[in-house]
Amino acid sequence: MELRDISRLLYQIKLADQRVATSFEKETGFSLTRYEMLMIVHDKGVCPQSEIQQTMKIDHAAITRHLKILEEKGYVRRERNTANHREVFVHLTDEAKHDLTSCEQDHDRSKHLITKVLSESEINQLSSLLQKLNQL
Amino acid sequence: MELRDISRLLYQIKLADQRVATSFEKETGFSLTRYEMLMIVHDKGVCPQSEIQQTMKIDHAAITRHLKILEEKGYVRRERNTANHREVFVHLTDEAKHDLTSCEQDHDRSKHLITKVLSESEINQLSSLLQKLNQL
DNA sequence: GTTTTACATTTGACGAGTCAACAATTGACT
DNA sequence: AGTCAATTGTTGACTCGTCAAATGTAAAAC
Repeated sequence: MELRDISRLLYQIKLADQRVATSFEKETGFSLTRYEMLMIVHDKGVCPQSEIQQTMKIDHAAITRHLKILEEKGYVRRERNTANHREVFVHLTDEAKHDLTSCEQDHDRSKHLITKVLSESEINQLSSLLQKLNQL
Repeated sequence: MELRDISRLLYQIKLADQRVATSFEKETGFSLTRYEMLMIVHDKGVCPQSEIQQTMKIDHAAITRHLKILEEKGYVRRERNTANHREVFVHLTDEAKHDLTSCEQDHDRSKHLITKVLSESEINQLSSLLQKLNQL
């Protein structure tokens, strides 16, 4: 395995990431990262930013900035934890819940692009390979 | 296939990209994109920027800026094509060739991180899956 | 032989991530 | 108490990508 081959492979990952993220955004109207963020908050109900950060494995600073934007759009509300003023609790607004479910429904009708190039089993393969990569 | 699952998968790709790109840079001292760029110029010998752009599938502007940096580092030289003054021809300097080969040799001794988490056949699987994704 | 039109590159403004420095708060140790 | 360290979040400076507008050149149309 030459360095050249590795570089080609990793560059393919980069390209795939870019394509896939922009096509997700076009289809759903949500940026991939912010959609993921909203869904995490949705699943956890109410949680401090640090928990989102650990789950998403993204920089603190990025979290702060995305949440600021989501707050401006009226998708989340943030309040200091009264029991620990260092923490900021985040939770979804009703508007967010509404928009997210309607987005899901829209999506059910028009299958996502990815299913046009990958079969179910290929998707599972890809997922498990990525999981291994993310152990690095 | 729910939208939620798709978002998780695509986010995994994003994370993998980030990890892998930074670890490549740490190991080799070259940014992944610029390494790829140098290797492409190496393979083609001398070529206009537009050719690099098509091969790498990256924005024109990014090409210009990377090449400016590589030029400052003394890794490439750029000259207008005298037969077509719109084009800029790019070619590697000897310094670049030297540094690249010594980088390859360093790498041969210490196997790349990726080979620690993926087998040869898994790498091939991954590559072909990504190829399909990049057809989007 | 001008005048469009197309092409190659550059530049500026922006989005999304990183890291590092900072502030505020909490908790622990004497 | 009172200091010192760790935690949480914010901000600023930077990188790397995008898009869109601007520049300069070549080719095509009339």
